[in-house]
Amino acid sequence: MQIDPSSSADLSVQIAQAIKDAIISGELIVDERLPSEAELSDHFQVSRPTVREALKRLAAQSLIRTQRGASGGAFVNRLSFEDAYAQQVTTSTLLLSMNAVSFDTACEARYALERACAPLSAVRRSADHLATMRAEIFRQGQPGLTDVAFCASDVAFHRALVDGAGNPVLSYQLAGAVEAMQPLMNMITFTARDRAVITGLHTRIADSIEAGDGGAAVTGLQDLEDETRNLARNVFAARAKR
Amino acid sequence: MQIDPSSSADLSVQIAQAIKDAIISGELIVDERLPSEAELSDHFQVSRPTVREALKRLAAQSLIRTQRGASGGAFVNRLSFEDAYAQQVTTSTLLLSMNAVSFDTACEARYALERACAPLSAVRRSADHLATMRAEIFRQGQPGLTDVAFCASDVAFHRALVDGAGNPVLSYQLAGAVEAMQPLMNMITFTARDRAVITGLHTRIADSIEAGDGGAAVTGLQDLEDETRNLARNVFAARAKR
DNA sequence: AGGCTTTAAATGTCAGACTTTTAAATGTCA
DNA sequence: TGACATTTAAAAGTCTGACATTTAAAGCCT
Repeated sequence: MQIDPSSSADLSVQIAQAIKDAIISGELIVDERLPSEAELSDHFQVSRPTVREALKRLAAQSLIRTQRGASGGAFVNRLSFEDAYAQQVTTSTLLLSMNAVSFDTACEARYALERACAPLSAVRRSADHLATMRAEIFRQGQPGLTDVAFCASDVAFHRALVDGAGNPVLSYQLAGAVEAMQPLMNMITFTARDRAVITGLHTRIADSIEAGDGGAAVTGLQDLEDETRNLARNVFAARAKR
Repeated sequence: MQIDPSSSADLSVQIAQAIKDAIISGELIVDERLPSEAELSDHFQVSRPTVREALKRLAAQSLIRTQRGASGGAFVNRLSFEDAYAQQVTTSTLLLSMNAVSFDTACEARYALERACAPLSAVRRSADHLATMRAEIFRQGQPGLTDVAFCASDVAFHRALVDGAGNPVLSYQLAGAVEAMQPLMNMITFTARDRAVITGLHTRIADSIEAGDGGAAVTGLQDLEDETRNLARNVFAARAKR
């Protein structure tokens, strides 16, 4: 672990990078304890606050965790799927909101990715995944449900569909695409008729998954995408006229 | 922007969260300048180093950027697709390496997602994307290419395929899946025959994309996935026997 | 042996000073 | 008047040294 004294970059950036490289290269392994802040400041010939800033940068990325007290310190963190999932959702949400990504673009991406999961989910889904899908469909039919709650249930339904594929990497990758859409979806107001159509498509998809028919699930998702985009188009058109 | 004095969490974590919330909620908008470190430390009633640690946490997530000098300070950063892309690749790479994700799992996820892009790419790809794919195929046929270079070219080929879909959200989401596979792919040694088979499949896929035949591209990708997984299985089996 | 107390190591926080960078204000000269 | 050089001040970056808090382990007592 070395830094380049001739570099013009901030010291805390350089130190963070050096430690990060050490982790990626395997020089530091999971759960290994890093040298104490005092030792690091000595090693890199910088002050402790500078080292601390570097460590905070890494902590923000869940690359390390810190523990206080005797035999405490900074430890290389095993990046869990949950951590990665959370980061993915935050990043995707900000990306969509800050770059004025159109509803169509986000929607297209989301459904394209979901269709990739459907065939796997049709073969592998557990009874539990299917039960979750059915339960969310039931909830979506309840009267008095707010639009926000309807969207949340929609996300839960699709989450179960994706998780049914039994591939944690896929689930993680899809997290952003599905959850980041929620703020966009929340801009839509659903009439009772809209909800009935969507719930009907959800039922069709769930039936296909239950029957192990991936192809049918894919076409169901395609129809759902068309329906969703139509809905959004109408809502936005009506809003623009007003 | 307020913090809870009764909370037991580290102050720098609380402050970072408060600012992050302000950004997500839109209270702070893109390119807006945050108060100076001195003002923030005054506002939150903490010392400047503590404020700085909070800011470094946010900078590590590309939520803010800092500028030195007069009229400098911390500014809300527009999270670009490039930033998000880079974060995505790092996270995915670490996730795969730290959690001992099997080659099969990662490979399945990657190709499932790529197949989702193929139909869109067949319709929308520009001449430029197609040219890149052809160029990478040519490179892959060059004798004397190292395995690492071959893998890098493979990634570039698939990157062009994905980008051809013309959906930046999709490209961003796929970045992790495709690039994070590279370290795993690098563990494989490719015989001349292996390379010929892969390059042949690449050609088939490029032809399908050029012809606008998404279905053929999907089956091409399916065959490529099968081929890749076979290859990996053999390599790992041979290695285990040794 | 078991539980309590002490201790020391480590992170968390603070205060204040100094350095470096940078843009804007100011001044100077043609 | 305008272009260029100089000064100035604001802000982040860095350093030093100190104190507070947490926590595990060592030591002690019963």
